[in-house]
Amino acid sequence: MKRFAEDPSIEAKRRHPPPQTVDPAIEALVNDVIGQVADKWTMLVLETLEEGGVLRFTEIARAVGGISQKMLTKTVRQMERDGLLTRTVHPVVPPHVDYALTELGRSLGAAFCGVWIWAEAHYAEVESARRAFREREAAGAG
Amino acid sequence: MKRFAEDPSIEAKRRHPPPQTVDPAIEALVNDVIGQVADKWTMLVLETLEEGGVLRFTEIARAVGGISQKMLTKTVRQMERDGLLTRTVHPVVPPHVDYALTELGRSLGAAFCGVWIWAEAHYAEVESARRAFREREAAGAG
DNA sequence: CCTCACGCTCTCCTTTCGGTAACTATGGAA
DNA sequence: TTCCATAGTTACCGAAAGGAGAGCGTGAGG
Repeated sequence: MKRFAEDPSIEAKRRHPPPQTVDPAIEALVNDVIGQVADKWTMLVLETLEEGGVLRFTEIARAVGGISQKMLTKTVRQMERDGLLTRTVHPVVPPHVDYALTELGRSLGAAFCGVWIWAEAHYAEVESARRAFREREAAGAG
Repeated sequence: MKRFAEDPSIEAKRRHPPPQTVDPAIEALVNDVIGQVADKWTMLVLETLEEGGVLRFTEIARAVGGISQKMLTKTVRQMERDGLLTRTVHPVVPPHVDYALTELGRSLGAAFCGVWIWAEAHYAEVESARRAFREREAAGAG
């Protein structure tokens, strides 16, 4: 691997010391958790369960919209693994499985709340920024 | 496509009406923005710039850790396009480019703050949930 | 002359994402 | 008997993510 962080010479010639407030090992773990949790489908399922309460597989699918069975299965399995939700199988026929957020999942939902609010408040700005960028690009190319 | 949301019969047999508080078109746009912005590298770069101020390419790379040049280039370009940061090229040799968050970027950083705090507070819980899940899996298989 | 620095870009490669379709089990309905 | 419903699993496929490593341009330092 030729990653930047692995070149000690760069580290050595920092002119100002890095403001290390947290343990780098902890930070790596946090970054890892962020990476796993900052997933589109995870966020969408999380929000769906937050506002829908206990839901079945197809109910989540319908509410999220545009997700395939495969990805929904994978997403809820991962969330179950991470302790964000519980999966309850009722041994009846036809199968009945329902999903509910755990306390951990609800707390993550609350944490993501700010991002939802941001997105609702600023999506128009993002779109206009993209238009402006495209125009600058076109002007630069032409 | 065989997505759940496209089957009207499922829609028809909902026993309780969906609590439609927002325009579905707006919601789709918001989901789109969420999808673009809820990216691992975007979040990491955002946090780096938030606490580092104006930084150069390699400084971001070093601070983020584990990102390849390719992905960093792509991530900052996308963030520039979305109006989250500004990219300033100084025409000197060797090249000098620096990156700074815009107001929009800072506001997104603030919104993500809750997620960072959550991750720092709960990463241990996530890890223990994973261990427990693996054990349950192993017990189920054995 | 050679080398290094920086911020890329490019190619090559593997892994993951994600969709489609077919299949599973099973009790009840037609 | 055949079909249906649910919650998947599996196989197959193309697209995209993402890493490795090389190269580029050019001025300063050796």
